[in-house]
Amino acid sequence: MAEFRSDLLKLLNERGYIHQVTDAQALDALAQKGPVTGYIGFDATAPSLHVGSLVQIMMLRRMQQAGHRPVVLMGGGTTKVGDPSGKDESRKLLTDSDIAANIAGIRRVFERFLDFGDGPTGAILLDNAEWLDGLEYLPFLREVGRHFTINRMLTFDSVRLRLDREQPLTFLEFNYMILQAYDFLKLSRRVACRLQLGGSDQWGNIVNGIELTRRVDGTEVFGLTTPLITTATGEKMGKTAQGAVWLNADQLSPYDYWQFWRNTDDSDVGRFLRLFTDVPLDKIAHLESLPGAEINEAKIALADAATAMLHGEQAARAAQETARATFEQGGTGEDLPTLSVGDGMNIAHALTAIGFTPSNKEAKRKIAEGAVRLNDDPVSDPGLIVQVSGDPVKLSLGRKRHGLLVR
RNA sequence: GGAGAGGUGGCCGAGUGGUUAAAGGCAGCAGACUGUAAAUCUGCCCGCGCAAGCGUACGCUGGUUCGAAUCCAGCCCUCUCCA
Repeated sequence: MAEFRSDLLKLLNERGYIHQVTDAQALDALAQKGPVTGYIGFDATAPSLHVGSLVQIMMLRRMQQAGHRPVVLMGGGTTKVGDPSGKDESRKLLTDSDIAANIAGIRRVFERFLDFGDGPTGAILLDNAEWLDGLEYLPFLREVGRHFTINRMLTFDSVRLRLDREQPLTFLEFNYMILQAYDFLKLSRRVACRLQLGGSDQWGNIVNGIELTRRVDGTEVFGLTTPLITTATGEKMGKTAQGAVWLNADQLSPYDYWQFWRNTDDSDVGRFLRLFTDVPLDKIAHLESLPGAEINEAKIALADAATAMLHGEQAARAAQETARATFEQGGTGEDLPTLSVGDGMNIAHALTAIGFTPSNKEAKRKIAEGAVRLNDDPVSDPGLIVQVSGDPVKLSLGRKRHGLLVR
């Protein structure tokens, strides 16, 4: 990797965001001259983003930190088409109102990470439905379509992998890359956007946008992708027992978010601290070098910083307090999930209601396995009715999941 | 439009009339060991029910049969080749 001179590329490089860059030298030079506008597109397929998108979000934040302008492009239009990258099957088509609702949910997250002020580095949020919805087919084909050869499109991974595996690829999805390329052209015109960032699976789409912009307008724009962030065990990050690690608090509590980071693999801690927090590099170097069990300090620092960034200092502190009380002192903390059992509730039903098990059946299995405890006493009777009269009762499943039962 | 192949549980994939809630693998959960880590070993892994039991499930609909993921018919979808 070459030596970078601009603050932007230096920052991205030393924190581990760079996988590929189109013309690193020229981009480096551009970033030294003044604020560069760069964007990332986000699909609106769910009402919240999850940690899988966090690297991208953080990259926009880094841009702003390095004195540049980040653009969040919501894919209100492209979501109607569906990105085939990395998927074997078309996803189901969402309705306009689904998409609008999803965008509304996602938007809130960005306000935590970016400053949407008016200055030269103030973030902007746009929706590509604005220019895609009203497209006219023939004019579009003549302006944009003529710059794409099928020959070339067939060589892109997103298409080729699907074909190689003999999986269907509809014409609708086939058009996704053209629309994304068109986004880049549009953004370069509207907000003088010169850079598109994205995950490594977006390389093909990004390159298309760069070429289109050069051919149509003669403007030089750039692309930069992040490595695919996997855990040390090779898994895509972001899945837990309960499912995806959502960023919106109403889909995943700050406490659970904190726990997610707290449970990071030893060997991932340094990398994650660099990517997902603003902790200074020298401090990270110290944290990740902690030997043996002391590495847990680094995990706590990671959980604190990541949670504070998304949910605020106070939520992070509360999560940490609860974790310490629960795990280190064997007690309980206020932030634990809480369930009211009224006059009494079957233990298995309680486990399911509080979200520890997906079904009563599973709850009973766990009881049989000896994994369930009430105030740290193992429960063996699957028909037990739990009653709470005075203090809350701690309900635990396994070593990690704890909750409070109240009346 | 024609010929061939195919559509099985979150994913991959076996199964061609009955002991099949469906082999095996992956992922996941729990137990042991630990440090709320990894690795390893063990158990679990459709739902409802305290249980007996019941309900769903092998693309869809109908049929044959005591009995069907397995056989038959029609339909839908995908892939390959041909026009």
